[in-house]
Amino acid sequence: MVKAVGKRYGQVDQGVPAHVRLASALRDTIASGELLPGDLLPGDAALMDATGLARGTVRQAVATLRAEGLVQTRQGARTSVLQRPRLQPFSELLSFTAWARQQGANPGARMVELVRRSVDPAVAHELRIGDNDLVWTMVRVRLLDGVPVMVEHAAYPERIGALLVDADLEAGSVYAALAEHGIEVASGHHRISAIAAEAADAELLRARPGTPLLRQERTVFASDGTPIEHSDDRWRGDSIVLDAVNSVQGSQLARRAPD
Amino acid sequence: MVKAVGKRYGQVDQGVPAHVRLASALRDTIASGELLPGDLLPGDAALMDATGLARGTVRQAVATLRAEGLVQTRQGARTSVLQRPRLQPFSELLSFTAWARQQGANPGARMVELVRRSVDPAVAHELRIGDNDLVWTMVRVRLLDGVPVMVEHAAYPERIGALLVDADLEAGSVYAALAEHGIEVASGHHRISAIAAEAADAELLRARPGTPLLRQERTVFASDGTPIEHSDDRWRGDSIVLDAVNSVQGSQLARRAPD
DNA sequence: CAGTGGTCTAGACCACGTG
DNA sequence: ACGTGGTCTAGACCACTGA
Repeated sequence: MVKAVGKRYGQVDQGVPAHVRLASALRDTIASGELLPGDLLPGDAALMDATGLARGTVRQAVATLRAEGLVQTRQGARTSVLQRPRLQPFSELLSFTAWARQQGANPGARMVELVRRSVDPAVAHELRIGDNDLVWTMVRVRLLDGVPVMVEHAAYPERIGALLVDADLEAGSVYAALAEHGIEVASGHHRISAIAAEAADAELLRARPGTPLLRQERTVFASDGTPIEHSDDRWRGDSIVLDAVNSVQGSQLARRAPD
Repeated sequence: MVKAVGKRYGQVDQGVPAHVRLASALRDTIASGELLPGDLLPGDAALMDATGLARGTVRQAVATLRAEGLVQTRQGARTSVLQRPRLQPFSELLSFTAWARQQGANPGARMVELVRRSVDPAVAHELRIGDNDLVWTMVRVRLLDGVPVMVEHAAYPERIGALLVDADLEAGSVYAALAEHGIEVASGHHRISAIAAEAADAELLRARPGTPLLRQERTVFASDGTPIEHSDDRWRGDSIVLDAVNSVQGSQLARRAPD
């Protein structure tokens, strides 16, 4: 029974686990600038005192911040702040709509095509379906405040695509449409590279052929591990930057040679 | 004292923590193909049985795999495999030398310049030094099996650069040289974007001006949180891909608008 | 409803770092 | 030498999944 939690960290008691509340409180302390990069976080003992929580719970909260790259821990030394928090990285990385809104910009889309066709073998492999299966493929131009910034070439397994045919994909997000059918996005894999704009992409982006584009190939998985989508997004090079943090204590970014 | 560990997971007992050994054993099981994406991991209880470890320790091992994006957990449901492991992402992302070796390629470098000069204000901010301080700046062309693939523009605080002057930076890694002076790399922040090759970069890379490049701006921190290096690396677009995995349960990759 | 993972406690010993 | 974070145990209750 989690009762009154300390004066300093985490006041309200909802259904939220104590370690999540403490992590949020610490994250806020860093975000507010009260603790700057290089400063020291309170130690486990101090946090136990302040919150009344057991050490394991306190450590779980700190582990969350460490995984987010906000703090750094070393055995024997005090935990120190590495950087101010930036984004909620998950949904912003997957959903153009969520990302744009988070930027304070107005997301839009222009549908170019949405058709059912036989699947490309490479895409079939990513979606873990048969080489002779059908997929829905979609081409959309994504707009930021009305300006085209990205061309999206997406492929969906038949079962998923069928749910999208009736959705208004110029207004809303694919993921929002799928969520209405109870399909939640749980994880994504990404491959990022730089390429020159081909003629077709250039025309859709109102850029010259050969313009540098940031290419993001993406496979998105549902909660049950099933592939939902494979997409090849091509961003105008001047419209996007990817941020990554990595440390000895964990990172999701890896670099490798192209296939 | 961790004594005999179960028949199945983790045999040898060195100074390695039990949860790390169990995580490795599970990772190997996935890597070997014995467990494929979609398959179920043994439950906590089964792993406790097999290893003789307490539940907390078992859970720590599984948490490691989850943070690596290898497995997915949901309350109430069995833990399932998401993907096969790929790389050790940490050192490969920071060190060209380590990355190249890991690829089975032969890394090289051609030093263009290493000079001490006054610092650019933007770089001063990244390195957390004064606007009037001096830095060492280095330009190197990085080679993969003798072929130029990247131009590196790096800046080091005076104290760090002084350690590099006498090192052979055409043969070895900067980080290897720093490690010899007791300076260990602990974390890095990265900004990734796509740009067109400028004339100078193009010449060094033996490419045409305007060729798409993947740009990786990087700030590297030592164990004590001190910035060691700020670098602007420009890769031939056809020579590099970045891999990322993210899930609701943690990710280090975030997307944002350019400054 | 049985089994799973998620959370939490209260204690203990250890390796490491810093004064 | 002391305090720090890292590891580990043994037990408990809960929320949720899935048959």
